[in-house]
Amino acid sequence: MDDVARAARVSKQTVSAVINNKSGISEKTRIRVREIVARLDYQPNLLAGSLRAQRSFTVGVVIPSITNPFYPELVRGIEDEAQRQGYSVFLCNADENSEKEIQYLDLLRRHRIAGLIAATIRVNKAWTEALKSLAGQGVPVVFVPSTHKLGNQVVCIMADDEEGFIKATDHLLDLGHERIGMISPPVDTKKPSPRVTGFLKAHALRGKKVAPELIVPGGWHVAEGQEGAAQLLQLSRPPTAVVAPNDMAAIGAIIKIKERGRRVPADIAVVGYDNIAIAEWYDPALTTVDQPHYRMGQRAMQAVLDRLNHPEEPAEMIKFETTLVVRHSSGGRVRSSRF
Amino acid sequence: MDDVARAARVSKQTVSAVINNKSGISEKTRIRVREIVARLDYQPNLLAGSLRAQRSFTVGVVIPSITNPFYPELVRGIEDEAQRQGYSVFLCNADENSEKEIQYLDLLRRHRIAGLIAATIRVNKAWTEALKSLAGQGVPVVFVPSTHKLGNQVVCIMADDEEGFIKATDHLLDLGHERIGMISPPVDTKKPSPRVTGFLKAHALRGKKVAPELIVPGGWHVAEGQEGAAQLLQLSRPPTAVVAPNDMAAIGAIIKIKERGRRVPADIAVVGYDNIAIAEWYDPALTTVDQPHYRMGQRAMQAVLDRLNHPEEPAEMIKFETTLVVRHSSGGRVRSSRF
DNA sequence: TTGTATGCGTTATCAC
DNA sequence: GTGATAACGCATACAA
Repeated sequence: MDDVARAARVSKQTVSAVINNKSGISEKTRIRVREIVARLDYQPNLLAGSLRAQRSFTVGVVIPSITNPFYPELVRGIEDEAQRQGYSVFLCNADENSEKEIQYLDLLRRHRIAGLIAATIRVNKAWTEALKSLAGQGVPVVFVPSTHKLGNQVVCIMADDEEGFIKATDHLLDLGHERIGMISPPVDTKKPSPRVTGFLKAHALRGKKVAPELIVPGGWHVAEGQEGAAQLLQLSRPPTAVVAPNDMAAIGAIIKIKERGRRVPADIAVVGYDNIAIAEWYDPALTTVDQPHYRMGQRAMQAVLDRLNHPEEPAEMIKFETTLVVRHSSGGRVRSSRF
Repeated sequence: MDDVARAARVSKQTVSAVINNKSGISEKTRIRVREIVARLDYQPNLLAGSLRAQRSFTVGVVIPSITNPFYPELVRGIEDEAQRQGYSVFLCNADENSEKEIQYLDLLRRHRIAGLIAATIRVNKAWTEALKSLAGQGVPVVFVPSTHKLGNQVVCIMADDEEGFIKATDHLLDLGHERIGMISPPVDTKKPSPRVTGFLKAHALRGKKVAPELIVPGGWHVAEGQEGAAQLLQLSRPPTAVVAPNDMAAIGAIIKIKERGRRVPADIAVVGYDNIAIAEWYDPALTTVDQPHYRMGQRAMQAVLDRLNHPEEPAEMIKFETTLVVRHSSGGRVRSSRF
């Protein structure tokens, strides 16, 4: 900066003012300084700036997996909104490792980020505490996609999963299925997942009961979808339709069903959740429930800024609607035929 | 830090020494300080530390797309290696936008990162200059996956694409295909892609010529695979096999071929490139050429540290071998039958 | 083994 | 409008 100031025959403070578009600098000086900055290819040191100004324009984002396509799509929403607002994103991939999540949370804190958007594979004590602690220090914290509320300092953004699974299950019930299996999310010792309660509720609303053997343990990955489907297929009376906890698991289920010589959807219908990109391209194309990832990401970033500007207001909880997307894997009516 | 020092009844410098594991502190003091640090939940300010020490333990990574699964798998290799070495990763997704790439390059520079690992959709002047400029300033820069050499200050890491496409094409020739179509990568005005030259070389090595209409323009996305396949299918003599520039495009090709009522691989065989995760799960499972993403990522991070420790040595060029992975889409012999 | 002073590259608060 | 000066939180050299 000194070099620039000297070359432009002004003081450091003037250079700083020009760079930060402050008022009180003559147009002539402004232009000259900008010219020198460009010529010398001067890049201001953000570390020094943030240190002095006691604020940064970087928000931290922690996601559990960069490999599950759900998160990249969320991140795009965050990034686009961040850029629009002049912020940049420090993205951290915890690789489905709770320890790494905490490490990254600490790292971001040491980086004095302006705000945090965090997702997790498993809500545990350490993670909850870390988030609340940050929020308590006045750093805007957003939990997305949230499974539940987290005090009144942490903004929670979630899709209405229960409603989403009611839609998915209703779709299959409407198609006449009587025995529908469900592969559940990873079993949480605490309360039941809204994905499972949605599945049950859809049945209950029609006065139907779900045989307990029709709900099998699963997870978010293809392999767990395969295992879940295998378990459902070896029932004495296998279901004629399967609801998966997400699209990855749905793909696993389809693989296993085909492997066992059954057809999808002719013999067994499958419905996923999330509507990741590959859902449209898979064969059969996945019937699924769209979670508005991109918009959720955008909203998360907006929430960070909202809290930055209004730190006193209690953190809100934002719930997004989901949409059933009927394609081929459910055998339902489809909007456009492909194969 | 002052708070900690006061609570531990020592000076700031002692606290600093304890945190950075410097020698010259009594075990007793060390333990006491650590205790206070934990109790006060003190997180050192990395901005201040890096500013003072004139070096940081953060490396920047710029990728063109977070949605194309190839990059996430590369990033995992980078991250794992970084963590092992005590570094953290500032990940930036340029979203296939050349302008954003430059913006992120500048941002990382302002952040005074310890090193840079960059990928790009399109090598253009601005990008090349930005990389060289950074490298010229002594910042370790790694270009991965590289399309070509970039001066002797920038480390280049690449898979042997030409060799890879020879393998893919050989595989189809071995299966007896006489007319093989190729969907090319995005057409670069400069030199031809090694992916195309590999395709041609495989033919030439057997004394075969490729009819010009068999090479159609394409790109990295599903949609471009669909378009490419459509163009090949409407030839008066369509090919019996198709080589795609990557797995995403291969999936697009398969979708289009099925849409036109042909079967894969019975009527038309398809081979992809990259071996992204979905290749294994798609139906038909993709025959493809494995690029060792993870290892390439690891190596990239190692290269950053190598250059950090030996700035004088000229930047190396590292080429990785590829592996043909035979699955179902090519109709070749397969290792394990699934459906 | 510990304390004190200086400076890293900025921004902010003053006078001029 | 502009120029000096302090301070941000830490690491380092040096003195004690």
